[in-house]
Amino acid sequence: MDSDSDSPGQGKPTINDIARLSGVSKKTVSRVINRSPLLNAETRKRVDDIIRETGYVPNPQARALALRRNFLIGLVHDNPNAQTVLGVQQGLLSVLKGTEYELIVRPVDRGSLSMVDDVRAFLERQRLHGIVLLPPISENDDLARLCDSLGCRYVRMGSALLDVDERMVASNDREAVRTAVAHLIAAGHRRIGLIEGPEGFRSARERRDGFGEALAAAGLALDPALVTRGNYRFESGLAAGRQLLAAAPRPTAIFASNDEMAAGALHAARAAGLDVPADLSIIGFDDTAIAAHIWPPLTTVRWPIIEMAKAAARKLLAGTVDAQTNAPDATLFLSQLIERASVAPPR
Amino acid sequence: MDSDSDSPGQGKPTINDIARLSGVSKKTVSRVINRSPLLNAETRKRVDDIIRETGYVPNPQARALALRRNFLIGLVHDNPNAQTVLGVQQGLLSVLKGTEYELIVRPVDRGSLSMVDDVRAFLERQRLHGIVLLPPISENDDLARLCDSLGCRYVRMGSALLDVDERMVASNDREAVRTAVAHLIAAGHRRIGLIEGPEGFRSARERRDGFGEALAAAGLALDPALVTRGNYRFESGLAAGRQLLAAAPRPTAIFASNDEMAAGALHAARAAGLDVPADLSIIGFDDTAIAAHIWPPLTTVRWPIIEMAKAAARKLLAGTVDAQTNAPDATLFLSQLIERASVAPPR
DNA sequence: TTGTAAGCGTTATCAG
DNA sequence: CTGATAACGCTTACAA
Repeated sequence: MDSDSDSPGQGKPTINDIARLSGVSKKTVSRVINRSPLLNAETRKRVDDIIRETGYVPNPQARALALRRNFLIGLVHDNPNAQTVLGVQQGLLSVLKGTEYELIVRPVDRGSLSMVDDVRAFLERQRLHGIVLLPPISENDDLARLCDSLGCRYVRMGSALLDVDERMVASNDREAVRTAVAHLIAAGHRRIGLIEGPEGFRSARERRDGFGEALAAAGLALDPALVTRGNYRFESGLAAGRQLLAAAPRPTAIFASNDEMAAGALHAARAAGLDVPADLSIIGFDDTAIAAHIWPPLTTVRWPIIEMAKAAARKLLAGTVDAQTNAPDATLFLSQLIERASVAPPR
Repeated sequence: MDSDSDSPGQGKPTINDIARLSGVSKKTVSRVINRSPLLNAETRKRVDDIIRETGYVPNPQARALALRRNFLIGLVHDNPNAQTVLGVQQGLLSVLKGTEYELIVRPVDRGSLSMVDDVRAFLERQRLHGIVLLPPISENDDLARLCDSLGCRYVRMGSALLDVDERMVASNDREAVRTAVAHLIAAGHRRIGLIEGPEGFRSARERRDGFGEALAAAGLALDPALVTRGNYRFESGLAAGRQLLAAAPRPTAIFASNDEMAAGALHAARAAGLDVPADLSIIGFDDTAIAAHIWPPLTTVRWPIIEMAKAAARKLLAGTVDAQTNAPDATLFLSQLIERASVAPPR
């Protein structure tokens, strides 16, 4: 008995039902589904109509098996900032919505020696259509090569151009920080503390470099006593803030490499009885939710995270039936300073 | 030519390779993979050894097709609180890690009339192993019935017992709020404002009821002028805070139904030149990141969101090869008051 | 431009 | 307890 001669009407329609109903072979139906160019317009219409009537939807599992490729987009990351991850998810999902692709989330441990192997196992098993890599692991070239060798598309998000346009979405952190710190200098600050991001993060380096460039441009020396390092988390910002405020003379302003650490520094200031911004100006980076929600509202640098994630998703979908446009997406995205209430002239 | 006689050694090993190498049929290998109880121990060991040697991993796509069921857990939600969603993801992923299951994230629009149909289409297409439903849509019984009719397992997370144990993970919001507000009363507050959550949220109702019960238990009347409603977002908390502070006489304390709104109320107080907690005490709910990061650190109610998500994931995995234990997971989780610095006696 | 046959890698059925 | 054979629903050769 032929496996294709299933009785119709029960359960969801399959490609066989459509083929029978429209009087063509299932391969032809397959061609319609996949927008094959070599198809008689009439045939296509006939099949398309039946598909619409029946509400037929191709079975993704069967397609995945035959194509050796799943209709899934992976978000693989080891990002310490929850808000960032969430923003990226939001952007990706907004593009994936309405397509046949779904989002699968895969955190990894960048500290682990087996990280690359873990990702390899994941990719080999799931055969995703493509993945989005978040910083800091997006900076790992081994991972990019791995994807390549496995035939898995990828887009890296990062704070510098690390790859070709089709595989990269970047922000200009360095320039953005330069602007932010120049803003502090313009307000009259001369002793400005820096809370760096963790070692090994490209974004940390870019932001630190931007800080240095701004000082240099103003002819200011970088005082080593005013430079501390955090790990992008609140607690580290708190510790770094305490340390900076212990310097003599005290800095009149602090640039923290992300908002969470800025919030930590703000806590340190409050705990020390200091008023922000009267006694201490603070600028953060990211413009995550917390920036606007703490008091005083934090002046910070906003990078268009959701837009960047959307671009990443579109790049992954480029060339597929679900591509929403033919125009290539931007690769470099500009950040901007969001002025709120945490900056004032030094007294 | 038999499709099973592929030449070995190229590409990833398949079930056929394992069958050939261990001298059994592929069905037997399948039985080993699926922990079939009716298997000769020797046979099993032999096959298991080969599997380990070759590093064979069953192909999820093929399994999905044959089983008509994917090895995926879905997180379907329309939750307005980013931190909550993230916490849930974290909990789910920590349980899924090391299993053969992956997490797929699916936001839906609870306002849309087609919401249930959208979820139906999603479930029919993806054939997930199971899904986790977050509030407020977890309160929707139609959705639960839908899952049932589609043979998709589910676990609902919520603030009240809405389903049987195997399908429910709940917190005791009402009691927790009662405790929190009693704490305010014990500190000497008599005029306490309430910022309710949005209509239609069970959690909003539970928390409001807990508030009312605490007042009643202390013999205090509920002044309608001291009750406002927000939508669980910061801005709504800001507006609600302004409104409450305009009441005469002013409340000396506010309970906000979540942290974001509490942060908004805090902003309103600062903007009005009030000191927190000296002039106004505030308690929030959730203990999301912002609670500890704003100034003053917010006294709030912590519900064990990550633990609850873990329990949800384990309930979904119960009975599978990946079940990590036989003991059933708890259904009701207790919240606790986290005392920080936003509460003081009224002056 | 369309159809036929043979997979994709697994599990279910049912007989031994 | 084990194995042959037929699905699962789709796509890729290769013909026609």
